[in-house]
Amino acid sequence: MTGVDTTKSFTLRDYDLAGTLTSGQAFRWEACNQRWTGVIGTHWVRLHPGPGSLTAETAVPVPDWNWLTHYLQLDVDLDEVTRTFPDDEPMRAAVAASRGLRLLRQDSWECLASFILSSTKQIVQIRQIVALLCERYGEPVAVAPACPPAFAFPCPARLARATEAELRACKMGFRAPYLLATARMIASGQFDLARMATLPTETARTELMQLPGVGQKIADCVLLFGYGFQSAFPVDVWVMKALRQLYFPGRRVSRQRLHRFTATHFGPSAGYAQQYLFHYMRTKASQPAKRAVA
DNA sequence: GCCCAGGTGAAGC
DNA sequence: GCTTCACATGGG
Repeated sequence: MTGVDTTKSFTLRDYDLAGTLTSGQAFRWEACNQRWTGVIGTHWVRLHPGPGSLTAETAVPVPDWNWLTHYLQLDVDLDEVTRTFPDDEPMRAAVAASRGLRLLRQDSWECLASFILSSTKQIVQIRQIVALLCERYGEPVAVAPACPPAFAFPCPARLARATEAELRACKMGFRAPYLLATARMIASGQFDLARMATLPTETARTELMQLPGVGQKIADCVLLFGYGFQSAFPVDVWVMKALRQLYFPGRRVSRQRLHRFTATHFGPSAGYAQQYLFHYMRTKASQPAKRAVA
């Protein structure tokens, strides 16, 4: 039957795949000579970016590719998004430095669990923890010939059956009881993740913060990366640094004031703007000392 | 050794 | 209300 295949090409423009997959939204993508391998739901997939195109390869034939186009948000017009950003020097610099940076739309549970594990961890370490968790508790998925085994992200019910000691053995330290308690609340039906998508942003945030280990920052990450609430604006140490250095240099401004600033200054796609600031600060910091931009 | 990492929750003012 | 601290683990 035509249309059921293991490869497909997509045309795209203004999409920095490498930057997007490594920008601290998702933690499961592996690079191997210009190609990216990952698992989306139960689909193992390998992505080959080309000029103005993207070729995707799966292990087994798939009848449709909506799971992929949705995850990568291929239908989003990036110009339309960046046009809503405030026209100020920091945003212009951040956008110029990260052409084609995108937001993914991830599974809300994987996103929630991953970010519970993210607190005061570097992205490399989050990746290690998540990899261990998937190897030990995730269902194996079919991979292309000669590829290392791959696993789905473990479902809440599976993690709910684990012990705290078992989770700590995945190197997640003090985050283990948070992840376990949250998995149990979801597996038991006490908390309904699907319902979040139907709520106003602020209500959904308040609800998510009822989960153990979830404060405002992690709730905002899940709202933005897992549900697509475009106004959610996660403020981590890097974004805080960006706000202070780029918008309030040399001034003592309270966290609360900065939060209020983020709620009004960045427009309807504030979360998207936030990702540019985050990526800008991180990539700028990893460069050899450069003269500060006025 | 030291400081820091996509923080949170509890305890102390 | 706001500030301080403990919490595991590993990178630079």
